[in-house]
Amino acid sequence: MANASPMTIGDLAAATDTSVETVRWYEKVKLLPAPARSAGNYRLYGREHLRRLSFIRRGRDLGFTVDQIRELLALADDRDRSCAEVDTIARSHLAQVERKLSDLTRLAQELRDVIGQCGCGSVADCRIIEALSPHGEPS
Amino acid sequence: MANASPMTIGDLAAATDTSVETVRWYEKVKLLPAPARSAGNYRLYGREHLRRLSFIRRGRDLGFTVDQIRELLALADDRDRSCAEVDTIARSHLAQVERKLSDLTRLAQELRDVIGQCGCGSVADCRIIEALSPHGEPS
DNA sequence: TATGCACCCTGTAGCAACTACAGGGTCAAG
DNA sequence: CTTGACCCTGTAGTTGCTACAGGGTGCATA
Repeated sequence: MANASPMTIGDLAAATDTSVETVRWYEKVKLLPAPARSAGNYRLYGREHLRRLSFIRRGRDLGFTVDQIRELLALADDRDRSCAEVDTIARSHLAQVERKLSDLTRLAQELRDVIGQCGCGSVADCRIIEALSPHGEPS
Repeated sequence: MANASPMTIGDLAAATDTSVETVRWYEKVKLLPAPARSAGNYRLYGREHLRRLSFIRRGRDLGFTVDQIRELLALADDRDRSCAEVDTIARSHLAQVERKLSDLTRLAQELRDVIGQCGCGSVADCRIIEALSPHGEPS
């Protein structure tokens, strides 16, 4: 723990598996506070920035939108507040994910059906094209 | 079948469950050919446009990208060609869908785990926030 | 000391696939 | 002849970045 650490943007990016451009973009959209600057105008980050960016990245990995993460960060900063709002955000996100999951499941099955019918003859009697065409209409 | 039909853009949009703006956008990106115009400069569509737009919408519903649909349309127009290319596009799309499906399945489970731990006390000991935070670090 | 190279800066444009105006014109009904 | 629903073009916004262009900085090496 000898890490007194002003990190450059490249260090921070590497530490969080983020691209430098993305870090700058998080600053622009105010997910990440603007850090101090060096004499040569380089951004200098500390442990708190690292913590916050890690939070953001983990949230993104879990599929939260940037707006949801903004809310979560605001809630996390207000430690006396009830956790219920956090729970609400997470649950509504889960509901969305589950909706998308069931859509994709149906979709995959439809695709498998369509593909299964392909005898790979000529396009003229391709079942896939036919399945995409308005139902039953020829040429 | 008394439908000799020049449709307006609104009719076409309604018939395919598409927004008028989207129809115009498909024209701009050359998925849909520019139709004839009325005296008052209104777009006039016929049965072929309806057929093509239905194809496009069905493809989009099945999650094909606009580029993939463009390819599929080109293949469908060339009826002597082998159906193998169509099959390839569909299979690679299915593979993508299945990849996304497994990602989302994992994601949903992680979210359920995180949410399950929430006792809904104060944020200070919120498990959800903790799960998002860099591992094990307090405040 | 020069010079190369990796890194940093700002700002803008692009991606997918639309959506949402603003600021007009057209057309049929009443 | 006016109202209202529709249509036109063109541009900007959405999400979450990514990819430059055209510079400046900082450190090591010759």
